Amino acid sequence: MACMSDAPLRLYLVDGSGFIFRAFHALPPLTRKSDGLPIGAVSGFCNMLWKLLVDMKAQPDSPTHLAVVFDHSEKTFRNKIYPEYKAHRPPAPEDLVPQFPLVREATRAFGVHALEQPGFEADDLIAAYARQVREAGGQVTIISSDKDLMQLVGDRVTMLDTMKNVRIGPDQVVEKFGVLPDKVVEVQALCGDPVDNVPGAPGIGVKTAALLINEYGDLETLLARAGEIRQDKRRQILLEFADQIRLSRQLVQLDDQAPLPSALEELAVADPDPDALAAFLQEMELNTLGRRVAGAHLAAKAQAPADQTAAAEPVDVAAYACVRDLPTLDVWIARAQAAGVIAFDTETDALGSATAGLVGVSLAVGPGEACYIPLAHEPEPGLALDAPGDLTQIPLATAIDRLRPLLEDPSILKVAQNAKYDLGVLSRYGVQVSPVEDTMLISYVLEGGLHGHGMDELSRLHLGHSPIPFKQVAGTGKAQKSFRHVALEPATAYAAEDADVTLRLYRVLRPRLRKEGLLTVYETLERPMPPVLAAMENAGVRVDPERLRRLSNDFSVRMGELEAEAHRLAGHPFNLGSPKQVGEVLYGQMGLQSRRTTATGAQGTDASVLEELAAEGHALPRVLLDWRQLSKLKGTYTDALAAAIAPATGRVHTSYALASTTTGRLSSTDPNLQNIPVRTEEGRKIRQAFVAEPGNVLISADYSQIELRLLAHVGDIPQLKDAFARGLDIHAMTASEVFGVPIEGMPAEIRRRAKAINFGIVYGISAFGLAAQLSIPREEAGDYIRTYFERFPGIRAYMDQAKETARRQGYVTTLFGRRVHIPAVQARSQAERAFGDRAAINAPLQGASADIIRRAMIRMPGELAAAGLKTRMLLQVHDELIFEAPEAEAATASEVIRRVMAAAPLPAVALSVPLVVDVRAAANWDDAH
DNA sequence: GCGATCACG
DNA sequence: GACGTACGTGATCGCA
Repeated sequence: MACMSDAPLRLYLVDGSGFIFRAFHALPPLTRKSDGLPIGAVSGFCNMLWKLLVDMKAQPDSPTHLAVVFDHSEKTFRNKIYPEYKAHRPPAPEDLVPQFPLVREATRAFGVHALEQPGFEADDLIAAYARQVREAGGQVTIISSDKDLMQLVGDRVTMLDTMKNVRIGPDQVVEKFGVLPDKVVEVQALCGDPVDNVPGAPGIGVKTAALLINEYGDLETLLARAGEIRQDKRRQILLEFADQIRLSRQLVQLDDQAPLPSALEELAVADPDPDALAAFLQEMELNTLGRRVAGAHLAAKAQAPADQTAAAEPVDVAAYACVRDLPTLDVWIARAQAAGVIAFDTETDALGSATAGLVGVSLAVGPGEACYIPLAHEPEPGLALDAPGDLTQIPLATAIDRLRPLLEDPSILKVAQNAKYDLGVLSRYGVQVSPVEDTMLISYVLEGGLHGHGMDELSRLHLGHSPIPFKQVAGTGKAQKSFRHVALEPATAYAAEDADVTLRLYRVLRPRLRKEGLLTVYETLERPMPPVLAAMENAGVRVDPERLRRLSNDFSVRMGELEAEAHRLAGHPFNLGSPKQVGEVLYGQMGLQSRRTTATGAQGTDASVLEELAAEGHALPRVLLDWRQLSKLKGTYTDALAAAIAPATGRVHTSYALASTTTGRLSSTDPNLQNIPVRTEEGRKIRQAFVAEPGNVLISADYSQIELRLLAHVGDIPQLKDAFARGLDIHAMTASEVFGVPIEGMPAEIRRRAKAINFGIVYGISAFGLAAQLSIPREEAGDYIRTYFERFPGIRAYMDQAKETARRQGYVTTLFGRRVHIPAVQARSQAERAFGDRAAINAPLQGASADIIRRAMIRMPGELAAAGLKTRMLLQVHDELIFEAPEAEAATASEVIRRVMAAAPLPAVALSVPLVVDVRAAANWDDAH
């Protein structure tokens, strides 16, 4: 990063020797594991330097220049004038000697200059650089606590003791030497320094020296007037040792004329080369620091502002064209054809692509070269009279016909941000856009888990540019208007900018896929998804509104009864939907003991708490539980689902998010069809409202225990693999191993516990979590886990390896190469790191499962069509796919589906366990599941 | 806008 | 053995 020429110069000089000796003496004798090389000082040095670099950056006045200064091993000029100087010092400890060159190497690895000069001490170099910066009007900070450097302190020079975190200015110097910095040398000359073997005047210490200097002003005056001193001994010493004192002065006086090994400009602060630094730390086997450094690098990369080349030309929204006639459109289409790679975006009048109407299309053919083609803008109702404006546009059908050849041209690449949306809209207008790339998905592959992948965020991150917010053109809240009613000028700025930014993002991000070894992941797991999901969303699923309405009524009536009962038990009315009021009734009024507090400290009233209270024989908690269940079902499902039926199709069209999870799973919104109730009898009634069209059936196909099977494969656990190969009941098998109970005639409770353990393993088990799940004491849960690890030692190894990988790289990888970044593993707090550890254990399993079902989904439409079937894929629920099939082809379709799903990992990965797929067909989802 | 709660895999 | 605790989601409600 360039530094402004007129910016003030701020130089940090690190006393390297000080760092080394502090590190060496502060740490136990650490050695490199692989060969026993002593590295305690290197380790401490690196940690201190890293901390300094981090702290430094955080400061408002962070330095512009930085260097670490070392003593050179040769004798210095001081030895020439006084051979005994530092002569009494024992040689450096044996295990420190080999570390001196390593420390210099470490300094360079951190991107910092290591300075030394034959014939001079580090302190002289520091003095010389300090002088130069001082004279240039800059500021110097010396990172050291060495008193010999205190003579340099002044207006523009301070010292900083990073270990004790104290600044040393003139006041601190006076405290130490009794004089201001400019007189320190004189005091030192008098009192000498046993550490460096500087003789000084025998019998005179700091106190007396300061007294004398303060009285006489300076050393020469003192020596000249020594005869006046009253105290006999003091007078005699000064007279007798005058030469020795002058010599001492020479020894302690730092040489600020020392030749500089590097010019000041070369010391400009620079970021280290991350690869070189990682290599050095790895070579030294300093893994903890390596992880910390790697984590910081990842974080910095994620926040890195603009790539200079991509952001080269600033975004100018006024320069975009608004295309309103055919000749102009044809010019843009010709430019697009010439470009070969374009970005495009669609504007619509609603959120869901499955129901939204097309309002306009924008194209970008180069950075800054973008246009908007309005197709269905209208005057805002009620405003037509006073602001008619000119809304001449190319008729929608005409424009589509012109654009179709371009959008379907196999030789022209169309880039979109969240392509699924645009493909979904355009396919309803008869355009099958291809080939397509998606900047959102490229970002997801590169940096999933580090940040979101929406266009605004990516633009800020990679282009350093904040696009016009949608709210700015369409308004916000109740006043928000359809894009259809946005005037052409702001619409052009907003829409064309999106295409422009998308193209720029593509140029920045796409090359990284190959460089970072993620091209295959993108091409096989991401890029094919948008058309598949767009088709599923457009298909929607039939939901029986009449059935939902009856359910809703039923729930309402029963909720009313429960509410009345609750009010009677409480003795007064209260809002059952308010956890606060529920808490007041239970814990305040009725005097029950709360057993858990929520994150904010409130007394918890969640289902597990109410269950415990109910089990103690209290009546109200049970009523609350029943009411809550119905309230949830009615509020979140029956009423909301009925409202979500699109009038145009009579079906419910969810929206799948491709880049919202950390693991590669999809998520479903508006409405969420991935959390339709199934666990309770009442809940399943909602599932029964999901039905097939007359003459059709729903087919549900789900992977059986896919994550446990992946654990068996990835962790290479022989017993698990064997059990799956033989088609055994995996939970019963686990139970017999852990509890020593034969599988035959096993009590249901034992199997239930084993099942909970198996789930827990996949989540990165903890005794606390398992205890909560099973309502057993933590100690007992701990015993189960211990036994489990003893029976399946490979699992412990898998977990340790997952954690280690995450800490080292900042991410873990699935079987199919997907990277899941887990920044939490490198957080400050222990708790957060533990969180990251569990995520690191879970992510390869959940992620591989997500990869597998993606592979199946990508192949499915082609395989169904190839089998001559009309069966359509409608929904995905993580390990389950739901299809709608004409009754007559249900059996054939089921077999195609089973085959495609079971073989989905191939040919990329041959699992060492079979994938079992359960397939069922029925008139509604509940019966099919 | 956020926390609590609860629906799913 | 410390840390707070199961992994990953989204919708709704009450309440500031």
